[in-house]
Amino acid sequence: MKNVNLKHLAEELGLSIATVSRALQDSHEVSAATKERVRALAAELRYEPNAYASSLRRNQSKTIGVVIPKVTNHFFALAINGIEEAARQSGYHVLIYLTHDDYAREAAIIQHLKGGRVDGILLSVASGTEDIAHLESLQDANIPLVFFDRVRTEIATARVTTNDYESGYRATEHLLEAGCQHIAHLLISNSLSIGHNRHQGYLDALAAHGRPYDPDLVLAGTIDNQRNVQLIEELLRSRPDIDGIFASVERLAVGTYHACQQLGRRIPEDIKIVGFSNLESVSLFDPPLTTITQPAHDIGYEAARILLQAVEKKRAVLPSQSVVLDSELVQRRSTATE
Amino acid sequence: MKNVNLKHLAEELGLSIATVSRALQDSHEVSAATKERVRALAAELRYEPNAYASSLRRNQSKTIGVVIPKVTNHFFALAINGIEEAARQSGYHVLIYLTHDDYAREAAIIQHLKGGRVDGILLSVASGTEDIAHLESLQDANIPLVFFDRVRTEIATARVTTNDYESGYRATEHLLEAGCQHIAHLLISNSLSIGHNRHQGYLDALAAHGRPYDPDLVLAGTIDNQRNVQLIEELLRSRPDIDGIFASVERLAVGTYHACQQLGRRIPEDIKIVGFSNLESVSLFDPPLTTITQPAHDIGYEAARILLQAVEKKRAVLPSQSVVLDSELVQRRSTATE
DNA sequence: CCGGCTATCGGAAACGTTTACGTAAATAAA
DNA sequence: TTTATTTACGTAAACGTTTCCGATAGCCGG
Repeated sequence: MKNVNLKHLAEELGLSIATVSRALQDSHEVSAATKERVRALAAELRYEPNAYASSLRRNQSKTIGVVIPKVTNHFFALAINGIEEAARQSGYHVLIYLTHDDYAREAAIIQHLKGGRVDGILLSVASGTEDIAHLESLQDANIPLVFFDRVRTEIATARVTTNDYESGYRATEHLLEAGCQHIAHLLISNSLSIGHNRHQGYLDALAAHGRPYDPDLVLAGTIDNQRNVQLIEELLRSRPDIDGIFASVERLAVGTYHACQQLGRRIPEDIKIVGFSNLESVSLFDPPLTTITQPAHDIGYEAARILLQAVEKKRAVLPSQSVVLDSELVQRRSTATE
Repeated sequence: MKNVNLKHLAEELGLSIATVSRALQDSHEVSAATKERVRALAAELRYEPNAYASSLRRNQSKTIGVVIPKVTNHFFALAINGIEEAARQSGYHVLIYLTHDDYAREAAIIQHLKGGRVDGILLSVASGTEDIAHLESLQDANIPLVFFDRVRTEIATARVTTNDYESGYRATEHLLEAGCQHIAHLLISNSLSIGHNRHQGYLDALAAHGRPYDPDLVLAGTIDNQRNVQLIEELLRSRPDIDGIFASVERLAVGTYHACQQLGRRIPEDIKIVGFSNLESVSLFDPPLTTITQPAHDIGYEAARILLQAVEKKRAVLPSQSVVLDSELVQRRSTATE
């Protein structure tokens, strides 16, 4: 069975292609009776408009591109959930691209998307990204861009994040209040906005409580989780005075648990831990992990909503703005005081 | 800066559109010198072909659609990873659609995709899906379909799954060997292939070890996780003789942990648990969870590869075949014997 | 010198829509 | 009555590619 198209319907109905097209779009230029006839036949033959012909003609694809480092990070999985929800509500489709935190891949993806395959882009930048020329050129191509979670403030556009600074501050303060004297901070690339902001919160919380800042207690993680556990073990061994750890990303919190298991450190008696995480099952950890939990779904939903608004209004470059959704500190046993 | 297209390049170079197009496709019909000139200008002007014009003309979109129940299930996140990898290697794009286990949504998505937006579809069917007419009609629309994980054998096409039956058998046997006398099975919809197969493994393992089958020990979970925990609690309360639980899906394993916490049942002393799960962090659970771990990434990768092969060869309907990748039982403390 | 071949290019149709424009009839305004 | 205006439809151009036909020129064998 060949695809049924407008020409098909038009011939069958004795109408012109134009009229059929208009009827299906509920145009006021076609009589109610004709509309009904057209709709009936379209339904009967299961007519589906060719998305590409439509996109080509209208110069819009009803599709947004989502470019993220990885989908196995639960934060991004939840965010995609929110994005898909917003997109579906507006009748948009979602293309997914993974950068695997590789700059070259991110640049290639963005470059390709300038071909017009998407009407807008949601991006969480790769940790390896330094140069942002590929992002700047999006403005020229008339493709709106909205950052979420991992942003670059050099580009003037909308950004949706959580309150990274305050969360870093709160996490550190929480450890201080629990009696920790030497608090380490495990983070990913400091060039990343989230790493930087959370770290600043860590620093300011220490200062506010009159604690010295010790650069040796800051560890930048790698892509490789195995390696991270090694690095954490080394850190804990070389600095046995560490009694608190703020892991600003989920895998580093998990890595810390493993390292502590290896070294026989007890949580929370010897070391207290608070980590960013969106896994529901952290409450089943041994011990349950105190977390900074991000509103991941809402971040995705909100970012998509802002992008879609811009797309619908054909505003290629949207005003520089920051939308901040608050994370929540959920206290569990990994930071219990007794 | 307006979009640069073939016409632009052609005018600038004093060539025809046809020649420029052919040059960029490395056709043998254009001289090496001209190819070089064209490529140089294209690179300089950052020419990106319009994907929609190309798709319309060639009648292929270089895009595959992935239709899954949810992305927050870690299995699917890993599978997407594999799918994206295979797609990228072949120069394909990935559209994601979530059904949220809702039949109506699945049907609507499939119907829409028949418009030609994708060259092929990877599907893991929703638990609510009974009727499969929408899937059968895909064959008419010339769109190849490959199932992964949650399959429907009524449709003759390729299926990529894990060895659900054997895994159910192994899990149950493992509990029996650990000394469990009354083993409950928690599953999702029995109409689903995976639920059915895993359950059959459970039944056969019981029979093979001369244990009676007690229907009261089988619990079908719901979409709502809160409710599931309630149901599990009720089950454990009404049948205090239960000393082993086989959870054939991750959330039910997690739900069981929560229920046991509520009821003060000790794992593994009072109840031993084995569950399907792909979370790396189950090793941090209290106690670490014995799991059946699926090769989720490989399942996605393999399914995508099979689909892409069919797409490239323009084989709309592919031969009925089952590819089975083995899961692995990873023994941890939740089924320890002492 | 002629016919056939190859190499290299251009013209134009086609993919299926959308839409600017035109037109005929019907209706309203004068 | 005549003249606008509205209603309902058709014609055809356009979106940017790809590709089917040529067409021209050069070359070679006969």
